[in-house]
Amino acid sequence: MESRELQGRVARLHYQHGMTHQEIGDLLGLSRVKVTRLLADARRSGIVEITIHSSANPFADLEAELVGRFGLQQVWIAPSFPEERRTTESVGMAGAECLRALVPTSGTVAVGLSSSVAAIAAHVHADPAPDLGFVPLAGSWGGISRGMNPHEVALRLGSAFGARTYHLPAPILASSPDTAAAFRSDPGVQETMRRAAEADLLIAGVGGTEPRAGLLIDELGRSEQRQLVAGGAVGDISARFFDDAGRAVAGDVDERVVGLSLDQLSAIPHRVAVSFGPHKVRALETTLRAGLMNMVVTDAETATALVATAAGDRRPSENRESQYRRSGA
Amino acid sequence: MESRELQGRVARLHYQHGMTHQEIGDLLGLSRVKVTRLLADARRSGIVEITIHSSANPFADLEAELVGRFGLQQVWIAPSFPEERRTTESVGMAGAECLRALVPTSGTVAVGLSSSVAAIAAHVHADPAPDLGFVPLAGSWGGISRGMNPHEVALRLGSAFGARTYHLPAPILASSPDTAAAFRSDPGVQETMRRAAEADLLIAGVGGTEPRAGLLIDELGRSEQRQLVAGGAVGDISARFFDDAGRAVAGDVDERVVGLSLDQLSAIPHRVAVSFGPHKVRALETTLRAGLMNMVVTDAETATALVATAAGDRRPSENRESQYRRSGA
DNA sequence: CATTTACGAGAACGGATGTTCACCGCATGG
DNA sequence: CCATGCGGTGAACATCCGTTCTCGTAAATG
Repeated sequence: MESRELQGRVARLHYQHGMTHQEIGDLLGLSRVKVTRLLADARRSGIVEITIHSSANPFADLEAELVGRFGLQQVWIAPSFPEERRTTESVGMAGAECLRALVPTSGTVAVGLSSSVAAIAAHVHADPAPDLGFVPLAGSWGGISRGMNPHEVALRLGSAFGARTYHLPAPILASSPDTAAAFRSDPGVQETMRRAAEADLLIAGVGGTEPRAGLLIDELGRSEQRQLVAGGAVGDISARFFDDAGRAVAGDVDERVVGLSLDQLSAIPHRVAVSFGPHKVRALETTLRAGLMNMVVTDAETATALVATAAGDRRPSENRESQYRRSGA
Repeated sequence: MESRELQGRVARLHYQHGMTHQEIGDLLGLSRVKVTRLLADARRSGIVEITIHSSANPFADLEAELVGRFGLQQVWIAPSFPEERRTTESVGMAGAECLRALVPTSGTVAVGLSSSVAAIAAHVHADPAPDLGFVPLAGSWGGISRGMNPHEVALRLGSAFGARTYHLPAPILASSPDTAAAFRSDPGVQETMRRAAEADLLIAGVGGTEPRAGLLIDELGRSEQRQLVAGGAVGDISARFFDDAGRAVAGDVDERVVGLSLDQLSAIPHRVAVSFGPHKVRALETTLRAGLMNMVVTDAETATALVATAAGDRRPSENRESQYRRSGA
């Protein structure tokens, strides 16, 4: 776009010389609102980059506590907001930071189903890494809501990193165990799943089994939900449901999934759970306690709740939640 | 200071996560004003760095025009403001950018008398360059107003660049020609002046001969001023006055100066004039036309005026000034 | 040609930010 | 012991900024 030039000029006048939007508008013959928009675009597109030369971390203490309680490798915590949308954005940023730290220049990253993981792509600003690949770790053709299926997420992350993306041409949940088996026997599917199983890094969401606790659970029918809960399911990672001990929940749903099994997932060395919200706490807690995942990206409230449940075993009455929940207006 | 940590945390919450000052205050138990101040400090101290990834330059056309009209090597232009203080800051920033581009990693930079040059130091953020040296090109003990004498300016620039600074232990203007000669015979003075004469880069202000047109002119007595003007003086560079053709103005004042001569100055390969304001236009114009300096840092209004005077020779009636003067409230 | 739709622009509003001012606690010195 | 001043604090005010809403234009469509 020809406005790149203009964005740069406006950005210099504002951020370097401290001119107000109005002043810049007067100087360049633009309306103030136009200048505001140019600046917003310049920030979004990365023309304006704000770097913080400090290792300070607002949630260092919480992160350390989570690492300690669950024996994790690393934890990223974003602030919580009253509006879920803002929290999603912040968790997405934290996830982008996590990827910046963990993603190698070559190798494979497996990507699981998650609305939170989907929020990451928008915040990635990385140099192209042509030797890197993103692989969905479960099928994509399911009825999952707009743009949130593993394939699309992998695609967006891949393009954000300038990396290759692989496709798993199958529904995440087939209509029957037989259909699922048929898909699994497809050479393309097998190839992608093998690639996913050999990934260095896994990044996925964690869903719960209560209504509205995940993308997947709401897609299932009543009877399927009942069956899962009866089997002890407390959550899922990319459609693989697990019980309170982190063991796979066998049954119809599990047989219909086209994607890596829990055992396969767990064999990936670096496994990041990206998830937040009160509905997710139980599933997340199980995931971490059982070692299904060994890193987390979440928000401060969820982190506090996780610490509280873990502390519950040892220090039942302590509740530090209020420290990280912002007071209302 | 221990608040570095806090500045970093606050900066992250604001610039990365988009939290409001109020929200950050609530979260960390600080007042909103305190957060505002922490952020301002973080920006000033360079913890927060805003980079603009664009070669766009708001005044590219004006700069090109000046380069062409006067045959200069390079020009830096800052925006003009109704308040002189803001313009000074902006010109200081432009000067810092100029130095970032021109200062070598080793060698010597000669520093002349100038309030504008003094404004540069605050905006320099450079890696330490221990093999670099800053040398005042004229004496420092004069009655020049607070902190604006060459030595102090060289000192501040030197510390901003993490470089060495040299001292010229003499007044910029001695009380008599004989005293000046005595100072010049001092070995320390000779050593520093020799070093200055061999500099790679010169950065200095340009003063005028009207009242309030420079730091120096107002320090001189009435009779001295009259004598200078009678000799045809239109401006000075670090106390060396020159006439309309750029030739040194001989006389009492010139003999009392302890510092490099105009010929010596002109032998330095890279010579940057830092100066702005309507009072300075004539002196600047002469400086550039005569080739005393071959680069300029100034503001948009002054630049426009310079272009207009140069254009006057060829295109008498054109006046583009309004294009760069901001409309009032 | 008339209608619809999409897009971009600026007016207006409400919240966010930066600055000024009065105050307070603490140190220094009479 | 009280004056004096200095560094730091939050309240209040004055801009400044971002968003929403409405309007007008232009392209696409019937």
